Amino acid sequence: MPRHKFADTRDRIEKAAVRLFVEKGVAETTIRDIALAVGLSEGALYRHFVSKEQLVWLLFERHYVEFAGRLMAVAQAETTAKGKLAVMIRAFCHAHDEDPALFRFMLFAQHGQLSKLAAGTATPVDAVRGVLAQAVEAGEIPTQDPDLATALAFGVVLQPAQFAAYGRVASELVPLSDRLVAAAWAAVTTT
Amino acid sequence: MPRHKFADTRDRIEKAAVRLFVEKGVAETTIRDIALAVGLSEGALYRHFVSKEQLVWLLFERHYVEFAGRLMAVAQAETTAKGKLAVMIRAFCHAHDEDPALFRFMLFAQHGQLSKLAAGTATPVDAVRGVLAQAVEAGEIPTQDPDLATALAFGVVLQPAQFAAYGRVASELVPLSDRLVAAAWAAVTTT
Amino acid sequence: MPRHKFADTRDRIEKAAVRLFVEKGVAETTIRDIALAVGLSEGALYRHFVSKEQLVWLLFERHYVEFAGRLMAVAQAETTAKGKLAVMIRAFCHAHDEDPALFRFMLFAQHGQLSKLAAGTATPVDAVRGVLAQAVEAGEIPTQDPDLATALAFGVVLQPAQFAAYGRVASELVPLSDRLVAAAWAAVTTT
Amino acid sequence: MPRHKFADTRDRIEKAAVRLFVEKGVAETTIRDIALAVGLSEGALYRHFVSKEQLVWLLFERHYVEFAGRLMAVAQAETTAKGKLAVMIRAFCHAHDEDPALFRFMLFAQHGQLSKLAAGTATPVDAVRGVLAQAVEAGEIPTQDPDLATALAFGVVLQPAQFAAYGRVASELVPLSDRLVAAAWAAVTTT
DNA sequence: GATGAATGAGAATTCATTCAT
DNA sequence: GATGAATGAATTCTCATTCAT
Repeated sequence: MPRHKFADTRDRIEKAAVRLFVEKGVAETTIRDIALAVGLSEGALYRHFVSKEQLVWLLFERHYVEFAGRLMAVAQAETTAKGKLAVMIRAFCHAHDEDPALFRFMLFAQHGQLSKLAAGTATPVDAVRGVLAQAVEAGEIPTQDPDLATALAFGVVLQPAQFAAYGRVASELVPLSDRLVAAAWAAVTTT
Repeated sequence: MPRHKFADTRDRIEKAAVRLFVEKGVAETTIRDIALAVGLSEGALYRHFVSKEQLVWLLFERHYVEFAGRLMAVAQAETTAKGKLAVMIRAFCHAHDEDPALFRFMLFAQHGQLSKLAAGTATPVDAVRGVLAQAVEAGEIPTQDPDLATALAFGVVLQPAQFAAYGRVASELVPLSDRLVAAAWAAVTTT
Repeated sequence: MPRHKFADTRDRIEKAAVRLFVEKGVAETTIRDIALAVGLSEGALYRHFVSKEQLVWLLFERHYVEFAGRLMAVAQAETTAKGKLAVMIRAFCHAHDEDPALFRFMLFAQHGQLSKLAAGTATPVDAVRGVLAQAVEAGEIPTQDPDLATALAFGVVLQPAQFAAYGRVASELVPLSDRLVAAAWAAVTTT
Repeated sequence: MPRHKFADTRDRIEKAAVRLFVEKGVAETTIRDIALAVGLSEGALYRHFVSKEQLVWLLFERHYVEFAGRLMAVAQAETTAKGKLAVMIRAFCHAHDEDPALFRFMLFAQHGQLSKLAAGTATPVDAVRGVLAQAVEAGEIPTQDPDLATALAFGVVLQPAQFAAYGRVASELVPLSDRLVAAAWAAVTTT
C-alpha cells in the first residue's frame, strides 16, 4: 500500500524518461512516449514537471552533480593519487552497473546540458582532473597537461561503457574494473 | 567559372549540414537552418537529397566507411601490431584536425546510424579490432578480450577529441599523437 | 463563528473570481487561479459551481439584473426625467465605488453574456432607456432616438469608469457624480 | 491576376483575424478559426506571423497608432478647440463606418495591449486630451480636469459605437456625427 | 535547378473537469 | 465538503516535405 503515490509516480516517470532518452535520444523521445511507458496521460506528466526541457535538465543536473560528489568523497578517503584514481574508476563502474541507462544519460546524452551548469559546479570531470593535477604537482605521475591526462583516464572508462551499450563487451563493468584501473594508470604515467 | 555548380552546391550543403549537426545536434538542426546556412531555399535542398534522414545517413555512411578504409590501408603498410596501431591513431588525429566537425559527426553524432550499416560493413572499430585481435593471437600483446582492448584504444583517442571540442585541451590532436600512441599502447599491454 | 461556512466559501470564491476576471480577463483566468486565490483545491470549486461557464454567467446575470432593478427603483421615486436620470447616474457611481471590480465585470467584461439573457429581462440599459424614451414622449427632452440618447448617457458615465480603471482619473466616481449628471443631461438635451 | 500573392494573403489573414477577434473575442478565436476563415492551413499562418500574440499586438499597435496620427492631423488643420474636437469626432465616425470590426478591435478589444505600448507613444486618447487640455488653458472651455473631459468626449462617441455593434442604434455613425459633436461639446462645456 | 507558398502530421503544453479517497 | 491525482480534448506551434511557377 504505497503511502507516497505522488513521489512514486514521479520516480516512475524519471526512470522511464531516462531509459527512453538513452534508448532513442532526448529529442526523439516524446512526452507521449514517456506517458505511455508510465501508463499515464500526457497531461498528467505536467503535474510533475514544468516542461520537457526542465525534466531533462533536472535529471541530468541532479545525477551529474551527485555523481561528482560521490567521486570526490571516495577519492578523499585515499591518500595516494593511484589510490584515488582507482576508487574513482571503481565508482564509475559501480555507477554504470547499478543503472546503466542513468549512467549513459549522464555521460553521453549531455547534449546541451553541460553549458547550463552554474559556473562553479563541480563535475565528474573536475573530480578526476583535481586528482590528476595534484598528482602532477606532487610528482606522483609525470609532468603533463592535467586536462589531457583526465581525457585519457575518462576515455579508458567511458569507451568500454559505450561498447557495453552496443553489446561489444560484457554489460557489466565492475568485473573489468581492475583492468580499467590498470589501463588508466598506465595511460597517465606513460609519456 | 566552376563547371560543376551542382556538385559545388551539394558540397556546400554537406559541409553546412555536418557543421550544424555537430553544433546543435541532428534533431535540433532543421532543413531551414541548413538552407539558410547555404543560402538556398528549403525546397531547393530536395533537389540534392531525398530527405533529411537520407542526408544524415549519406553523410555518415560515406565518411564512416571511407575512414574505415583509410585505417585499414595505413595499417596494412605496417608489419607489427605496435606499428599498425600507431599509424591508425595518427590517422585518427589527422582526420580530426583536417575536419573536426566531420570527425565529430562520424564518431559522436551517430545516433542510431550504426545499426543501419549493412551487416558485413567494415567500420573503424573493426579496423582497430582486427589489428588488436591479431596482436593477441600473435602474442604481441597479452591475452585479453580484443573488444575490450579496442575500447581502450578508442577511448584514449576519442576522449581527447571530445575534450578538444569543449575547449578543455588544444584543438589539434596531431601534436598529441605521440602521446596518444604511447598511452594506447600502454593501455592495451597492461593487464 | 460563521454559521454558514459553505455560503462564506461561496462568497469568497465569487469575490475572487470577479476580481480575477476583471484583472486578467475571463478566458485568461483559470480555475486554478481562482482556487489559489481562495485557498481551495481546484476540485473543491466544483462543489460550489457546475462549471466555469456557469460561474461566469451566474455572476453576471445576478448582478446585472439586480443592478437594473436598483436603477428602476431609484428612478421610480423621482417624478421628472431630469430627476430620474440624476439618481440613476448617482446609483451608477455608488455601485462603482462600492465594488469597482464587480462594476467593471458587469459592464465591461460581458463578453457574450448579454446574448444569453432571457428575452424580456430588464437590463440597466433598459432602465435608462425607459426613462429617456418617456422623457421624449413627455417633451421633457428634445425629440430624438431614445437609443442614441441612452448611449450618450451611458457613455458619459461608463467612460470615466474605464478611465478610473486605467488610473487616468480618480478611482472614485461619487465625487464626480454632479458633473456626470450635468454632462449627461447636457448631452441628451443638446441636439 | 494578383502580383503580390503573399501580401494579399497577409491582408486576408489580418482582415479575418480582426473580424473574428471582435466577433468572438481574442482568446476565444483560435488559429484554426482564422485559418479556416482564410482558407489556409494552420501552419501556413505562421509564415506571416510569428505567433498569435504577435498577430494581435501587430494589428492593434499599427492601427491604434495610425489612428492617433490621423486624429492629430485633422485637428491640426483647425484653429479652435471646438473645431478640433469636431473634426476628431467626425474622424472617429468615419473610421468606424469604414471598418467597424477594426474600429471595435482597436477601441474595445484592447485587453492587455495598451500596457505594451512604448512609453511615449501618442494614442487616440492623447490626441483628444491634448486638444481639451489646451482648450482649458486657453479658456475656451471651463476649467476642469482634462482627463475627465476626455473621458466624457470619448464616452459620447464610443458608447454609440458599442450600441451600433449590438444593433441598438443604426450601424453607421457618420449620419450621427453632428449630434455626437454637439453632445460632446455640451458635455465638456457644462460643469 | 531554384523559389517560396503551402501542407499536414505531429509535438509540447494548457486547462476544465472528474473521481477515488 | 475537500483533496489532489489524473484525464482528455483542445490549442499553439514546428518542421519535413511538396509543388506550381
